[in-house]
Amino acid sequence: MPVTNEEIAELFESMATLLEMKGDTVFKIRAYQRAARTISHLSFSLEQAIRDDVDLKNIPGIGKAISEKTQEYLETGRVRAYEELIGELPDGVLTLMTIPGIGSKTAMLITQELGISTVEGIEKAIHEGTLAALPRMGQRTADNILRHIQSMRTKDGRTPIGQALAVAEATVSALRAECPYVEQLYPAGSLRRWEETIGDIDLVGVAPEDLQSGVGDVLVELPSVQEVLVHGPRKTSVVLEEGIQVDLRLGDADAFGAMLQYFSGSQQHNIRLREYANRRGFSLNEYGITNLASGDVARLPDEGSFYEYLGLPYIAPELRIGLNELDAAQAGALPNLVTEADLKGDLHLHSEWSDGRDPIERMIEAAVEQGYQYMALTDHSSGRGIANGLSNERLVEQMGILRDLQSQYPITILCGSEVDIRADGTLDYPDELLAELDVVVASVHSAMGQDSDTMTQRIIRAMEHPSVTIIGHASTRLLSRRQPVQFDIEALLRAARETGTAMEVNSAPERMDLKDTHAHRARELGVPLAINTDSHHFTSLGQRRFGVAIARRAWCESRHILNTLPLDQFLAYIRTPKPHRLEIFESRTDSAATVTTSTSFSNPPAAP
DNA sequence: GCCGTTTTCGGCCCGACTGTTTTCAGTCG
Repeated sequence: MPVTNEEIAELFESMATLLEMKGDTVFKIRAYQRAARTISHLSFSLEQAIRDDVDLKNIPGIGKAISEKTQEYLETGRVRAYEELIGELPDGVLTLMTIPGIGSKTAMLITQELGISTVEGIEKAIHEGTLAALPRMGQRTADNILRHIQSMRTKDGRTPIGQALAVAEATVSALRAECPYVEQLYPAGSLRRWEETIGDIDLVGVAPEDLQSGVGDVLVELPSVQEVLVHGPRKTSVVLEEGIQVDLRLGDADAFGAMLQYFSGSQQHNIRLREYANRRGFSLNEYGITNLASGDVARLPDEGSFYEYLGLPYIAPELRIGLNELDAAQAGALPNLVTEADLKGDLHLHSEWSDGRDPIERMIEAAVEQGYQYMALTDHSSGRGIANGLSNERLVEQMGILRDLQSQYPITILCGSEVDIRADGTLDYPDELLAELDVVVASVHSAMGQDSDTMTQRIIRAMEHPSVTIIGHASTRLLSRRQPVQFDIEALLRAARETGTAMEVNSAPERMDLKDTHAHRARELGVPLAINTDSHHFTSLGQRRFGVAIARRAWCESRHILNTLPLDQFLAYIRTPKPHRLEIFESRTDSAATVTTSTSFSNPPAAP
């Protein structure tokens, strides 16, 4: 089994926790945490990098010690230092740390004084009163821990962004209705950075100083609130019925830039930014930028002026990982990120002919409403019996209808199909039929349990087909519902490049597929990315914002995206045989090919 | 443990809130 970056990141995250237990220096703990978070955001696999003789010490935050431990883990499957730490500490400390409200000190106290190593053991100790009797504990603390344990059981982990965004927007509307004096109210945090899953919803807003705490008072009274975690003058945290935590902060209009920046994170980005600021004689917090020499505080109304004050260009929230975006910003090398407005077409749409819910005409109208120059209708192929896939005859009939409809609409209608990649890598229509289509999206919908080698070869075989334009939602994952299929992403992307096949960034918020790190690698390898919505309903075309967010997190500019090509060049692309069509993609002559300087300095972004 | 446009040694981000405390430790983000 290949070793994933996530696995290595978890190891170092655990090491940080164990060092914290041991009472080791916070800087060492932070070094492991930083390394773990960096590793989880890398676009390439560490295992592959070691095979390619890459020096891991070139990765920011990874030095000699962590590089050696990574190699040790890849070679032997274990890390001695980790095992020694585990051996030194009481059983169960890592388990107890997963309970909110229990940190390293409390976990150590509980395991040492009470010999408890399980969540169930803690519950028992709370009911028996032994937990509350510990030093610096008490009945209220014990009750809070019990509540946290109960809410852990009703909700597991993070919320997919689509769901979290809907909850955030509903909460913002409810607060606005009750507090008309709130001027700006935005989701910050991981939602604003468009991470695929959201830990909790951070809301940041502007209100007159004497009314700021009142917004928190309104929040705790909302009917959707299940539990109040924190309710102070500046900060309020609640848990909603959905099990999602909402943190609310209000600030002054003239210092809103600092507040929005502070609560947009990521934590690693902010740590790096504050280190950068310290080296230049400034200290940062949510209220402004303090000049350490004079003590003067600059209050900055928006993020653009905040970064500018530090001598940096605006760094888009999607880039604030804490990896290398600060270096790029200082070097003037930040990408001019792709935007929704750059998209010229949608290449993956379904109608009621297969498993969509709307007539073809409604889907065409929706594409026109997006301002597109072209669209491809891509209903399912015949193998998708469950999705009412089109037989050969129905596909021919549909093509005829689409050509007849063309004259009625101010958009180029392309004949397409989302054709099944069968278990052996063959496609679900005969070659002659596929050759008649303008756009073929080839996707896996079955036999998802194949081993990595089989699945990789299966998809590569589909890429080698001359008619396949795009590989659709390659991993087939459904966030928090279905795990991705196993494949070698590096091999897939290299094959995509060699065959001249584009990879889809599927915008459906439950898919977000490719994911950001894979899209990042695709861009690095020169693989065209197609941002599609896979809409099964006319209202879903707006979900492109999720796909655009993935592309932005992957540092994509307009020129990296296939469906930002203007119509004439897109037609030339699909009419040129693979793999030579890549030459058209790379020599594009539209304005997207020339990098313009970002002007998005002053305006606060639209939510999130 | 990592790192350098003052440094290869001596630094390392910052504040809110809670609960248990008579002044603050622990946790979180």
